[in-house]
This record gives sequence, structure tokens and C-alpha cells, in this order.
Amino acid sequence: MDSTVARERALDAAERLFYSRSVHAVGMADVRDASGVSLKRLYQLFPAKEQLVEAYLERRDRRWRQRLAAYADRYAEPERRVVAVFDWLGEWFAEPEFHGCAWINAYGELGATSELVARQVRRHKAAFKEYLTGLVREAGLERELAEELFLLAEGAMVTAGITRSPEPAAHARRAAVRAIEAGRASARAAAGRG
Amino acid sequence: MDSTVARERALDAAERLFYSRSVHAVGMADVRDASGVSLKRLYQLFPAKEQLVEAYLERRDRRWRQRLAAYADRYAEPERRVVAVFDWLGEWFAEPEFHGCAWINAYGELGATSELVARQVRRHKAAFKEYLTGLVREAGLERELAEELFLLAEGAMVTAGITRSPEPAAHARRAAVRAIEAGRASARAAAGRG
DNA sequence: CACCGTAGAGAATGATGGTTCTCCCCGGTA
DNA sequence: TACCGGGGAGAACCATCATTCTCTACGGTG
Repeated sequence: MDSTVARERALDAAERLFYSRSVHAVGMADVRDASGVSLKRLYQLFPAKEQLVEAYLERRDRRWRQRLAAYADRYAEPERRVVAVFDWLGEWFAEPEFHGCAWINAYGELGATSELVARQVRRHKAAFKEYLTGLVREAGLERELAEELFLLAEGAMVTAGITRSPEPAAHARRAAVRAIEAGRASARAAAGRG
Repeated sequence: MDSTVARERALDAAERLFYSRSVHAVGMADVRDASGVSLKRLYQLFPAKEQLVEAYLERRDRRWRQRLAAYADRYAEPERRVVAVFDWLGEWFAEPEFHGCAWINAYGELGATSELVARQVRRHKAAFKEYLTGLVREAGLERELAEELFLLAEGAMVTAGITRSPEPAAHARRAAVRAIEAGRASARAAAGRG
């Protein structure tokens, strides 16, 4: 088995297991059993479990943001793209494997003890906020709105995870639409004054 | 040492340690060392670590909601009390021991493996939402607003924990004020129509 | 065919940590 | 004083891993 193939398989198994059961509940032997990659190889690819966790979070981050962007990009209208973020959250929450936000979960579990993990989580959340900020800017909405939408999205993720329900996405979406409308009005007012 | 005293001391130590370092990073021996309560006594009071965690979350829930309510109650005006929730979050986030929301953290760590913990977390979040809903009702604002404010508060908690900054409280507060004003306007409009 | 490096299976190692057990002391009681 | 029960200190026990090591097989190469 090629080294890159082994790496992908290991990460596939790690992601499935860590995400659904949490990190401390999954042993390296579980990852081996689920991936077919021997312990020896696992330790060649990742010097320690912590690095496997780091790699899992990093790859998931890349894919997660790609999926989100691909979804939002289906809309040409910039403002619609902002709302699409919440539509996408709703689809994500409704997936049968959904188990909350992987980064929020990892932070709760390991943020206090692993700087590597804490950094991955901060990076991911910063990137997501950055993405939202870009959408808001392109839609010509006030910058502060991004902060608010970010908090709504985070609140929806954490609540959907805890309650095992996709409902929070709809609530967040409604709130987002109202905030956007309010922001649009005040942006127009500012333009009128300026 | 009285049994109730031992219980309180054990919970004091457990709370301090579990909250700051996470549950799996703290052993029963650590709790013994920090509390002065022997292992034998600890296991008399709590049949297993899981129950100690449960009791920690439960006592913290009672105190947390009491502190919040006491803070908000200083304001006579119902609508002001709603906003006070976010003021209080800001004070909480700024405490030096602040380390995110204990329940969100616990859920990320143990939600998938401990039904006892998962239940405590759901109970706590439901109670907090219930509290917000009550405040919103008393202020004569539309019911749906509570959902939105809840998501903002959750988003602020999780973000403040991850970024180690009290800033999200201010952002959430601003968003809350705007949402309340919008809600007030639409409530008046509905009253006018009704 | 003989050699070699890599890989896998799975046991060994070592640490950690939840839970229990032993042994001893002390305070209360007849 | 002799007895007794609860309590503490800390070792013991046991399971669970993360990580490493051993042994064996195999595919490529001269």
C-alpha cells in the first residue's frame, strides 16, 4: 500500500472514529482496525496520536470550508450567498452522522491540554469568520454584521450538536435574514447621508 | 469532617480542576489531593467518577443560573433585563478563571460516551433557554426572539472560550439590542394591526 | 537462488488512572 | 481498660492505552 494511500485511509478512519466518539474514547488500535493500516505504519506517518488528531482536524477543515464555499457559490447574488451559509448549516445538521462541530468538540476535550489542537481550532474558527466577513463585504453590508452572523452560526452549531436537532439552523437563518435586512437599511441610510 | 462538608469540598476541588483542565486530564487522586477528602470517602460520596462529574455539573448549573438571575434582577425594566444577560456574559468572560462554557466543554468531551453527562448538559441548556424565554415574554417581545438571543449567547460563550477574549459578549450584546429593537417595532406593528 | 529492506501481526513495555483493599488509628462506649 | 466502627493513608489491583519491539513473511534484485 502506497504511503499516501495509507495516510488517507488512516485519516478516514481517524475522522470517522474521533468525530463520532471523541478522541479519548478511541485508541490507536481502533484506528488500525478501522483503517487496515498497521500500528507501525501509523507511527511512521504520525509520530504520536496528537499529530494524528491535528492532521484529522486540518484535513477536515480544508474539506469543510470547501464544501461550504461550493454550496454558497451556487448563488450569484452576494447577499443570497450570505444566507446560503445558514441553508448549508441546516443540511449539514440533518446528516445522520452529524455530531456537532468537530472543532468545538475537540476544543472542549483537548483545548486545555494540547496546544496543537487548540491552534487548529482557533485557525479553523478564524478562517470561517474570515470567510463570512468576505461574503458580507462582497454583499456591501456593514462589516459588523459578519461578527453577528458568526455568533449565530456558532450558536447554531453548538446547539444542534447538543440537542441533536437541525432546528437551530432555521432559527439562525431567520435571525440572519432579519439582521441583514436591518443592516441593508442602515447601510442605505449611511450612503444617503454620506 | 462532616459528610456534607466533605461533599462540598470534593465538589469545590472537582469543579476547579475539571473546569480548568477538562475531565479526562484530572484523576480521582488529583481531586483527593486538592480537596483533602480521601479516596475512600470520595467513593462513598460518589460511586464513580462519572457521578462526581454529574454532581459537579449539577451544582454549577444551580449556581450559574442563580448568579445570572441575581444580576439581571437588579434591573426593574423587563427589556433591560434581557440585555443584562449579555452584560453578565461579558463580566463572566472577563474573569481570570474563565475557560469557556463548562457544559459545552463537557459535552464535547463526554457527550458521546456518557449519557449522564449528556443529560446534564441538555438540562442546563434547556433551563437557560427557558430563562431567556421568560425574560422575553415579560418584556412583551415576540417569542421567537428568545431563540435568536439564545443562539447569540451560545455563540458568544463558545467563541469567548476558544479565543480567550471577552469581546464576543459585546458583539452579541449589540446584536441583541438590534434584534430587540426590531422585535419591538414588529410587536407594535402587530398590536396596531390587532 | 541468496540477500535485503520493508511491512505486518501481535506481543511486550510502561505509564496512567479508576477502583478496591489493608492496616492502623482514634473517639466513643460499657 | 477492652471493644468497636468509621475514617485516613497509601498500597494493591486491574484495565486501558500509547508506544515500541520481535519475529516472520515477502517482493525485488544480483
